[in-house]
Amino acid sequence: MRQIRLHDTHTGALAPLEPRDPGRVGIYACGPTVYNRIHIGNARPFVVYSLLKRFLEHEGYAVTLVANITDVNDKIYDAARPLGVPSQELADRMAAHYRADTDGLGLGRPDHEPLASEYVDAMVDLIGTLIERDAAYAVEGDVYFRVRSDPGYGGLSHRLIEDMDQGEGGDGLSRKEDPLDFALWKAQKPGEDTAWETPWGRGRPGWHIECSAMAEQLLGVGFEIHGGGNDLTFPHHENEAAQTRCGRGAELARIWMHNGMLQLGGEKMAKSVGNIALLPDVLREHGRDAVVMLFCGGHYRGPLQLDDGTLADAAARVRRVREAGRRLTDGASPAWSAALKEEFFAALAEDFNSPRALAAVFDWVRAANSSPADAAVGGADLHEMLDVLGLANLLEDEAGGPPEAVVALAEARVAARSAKDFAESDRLREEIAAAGWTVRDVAAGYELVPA
RNA sequence: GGCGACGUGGCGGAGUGGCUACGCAGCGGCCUGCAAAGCCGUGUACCCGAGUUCGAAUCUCGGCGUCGCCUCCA
Repeated sequence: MRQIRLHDTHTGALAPLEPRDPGRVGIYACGPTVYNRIHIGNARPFVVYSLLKRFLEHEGYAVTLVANITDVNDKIYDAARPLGVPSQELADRMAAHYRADTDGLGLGRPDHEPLASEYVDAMVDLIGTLIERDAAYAVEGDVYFRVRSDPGYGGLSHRLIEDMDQGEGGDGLSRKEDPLDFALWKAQKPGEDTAWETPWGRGRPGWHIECSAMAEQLLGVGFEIHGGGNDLTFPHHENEAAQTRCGRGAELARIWMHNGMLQLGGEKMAKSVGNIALLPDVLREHGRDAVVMLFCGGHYRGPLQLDDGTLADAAARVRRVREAGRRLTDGASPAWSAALKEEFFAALAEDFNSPRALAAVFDWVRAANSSPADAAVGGADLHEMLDVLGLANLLEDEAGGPPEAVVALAEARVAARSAKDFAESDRLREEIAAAGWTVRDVAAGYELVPA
């Protein structure tokens, strides 16, 4: 098995992937809080971890990908209230949108998509243990995590407790022993319509404990990869790590991966900046191929420019691959392919360097295009590479050939050309174009491709 | 202010102490009746300053700039 290395936020270095159980890899990727439609920025982790799973499977691992859906959260209450609908109803509706929108990416579903509301028992259990171990305390129906009880706290995000801004504010401040402490459980407040009974009162879970509990339930403590956007490193992942460390006496995950933010106009895409683009809108305008190609074009850890220009670039790359695919035959690839295929997978093995892998794809395309016209080039290797990136469909024939009428026009054009009636030939080409097709003159006669 | 990341050719975006990233766009050529697609060629790219080195865009230090996070708020 090829050695795979991934960047671990905790150590700040590349770490070899060494599964807890040989041959098996668990990935937990923090998903969205469903209080509105997701924007294209939210799609990046979905794509990154879906593709990482494909790569690991290609390398022979049995992979379980868990991407949670946070459906109990302050933001949901805040969004539901003005709409006059129960918060759970809003969450359900937005979760359905989320599934439909991400389905549009054509990358399948994660193996598990747990809803926080369905794992409250596990959260209550973990909180109970934390209280028993003096890592947490209940106050007036709230439960807080005692940050200073965890010597490892701050390690993931490389922050010193002493450096942390002793921020004011927060209505829980007066009940906390220490301003650093964060909520594991929150007593139900007026206007909050979802709550569960617990030994310390009626209420609902804090955000961080949700992920600790769901990840543990589905993957067990000490699984391989925990991922999410780099804006979640602190406090969310720091707190998640602390909860499991103190409650279970073991690290939740071996490697903490963080993907970079999408940039729109040089800034993080966020509602507060007013620069959001909804995922379904982008998919409709540019197509899922372009979106996936764009995401693959930048390293997952870095920021990535997303705008009409970069999407158009990505669409052009898609066309180039698809164009090359038209000339390929089924079956094994030529000898020259092996080295490029190796480059491709080696790039992914080294911190999932998809842009470098993509460079190998385009080198492959150029080699194939350069092959003598009479030499059939088998597309098997290219298909294998693109499949890992979720782009194998580029090699498949577009649905449906040209309509009869267009074929007739093309035939008429052949006749016109052989009669050297180029005016008529050009007129027919325009007519074909108006019908949505491009006619090309090739050695064998002509070729019709969708415009 | 603190912590972290980053500043690469027109644009996007990799990478390495000395050797072509890749793609898009542009320019020249081949092919074509003309195109399209493809192929070939082409751009004195690495924020600024100093240092280390035979040699740095790649290492070190300083500066400037950008981005993310800074605790119930992705």
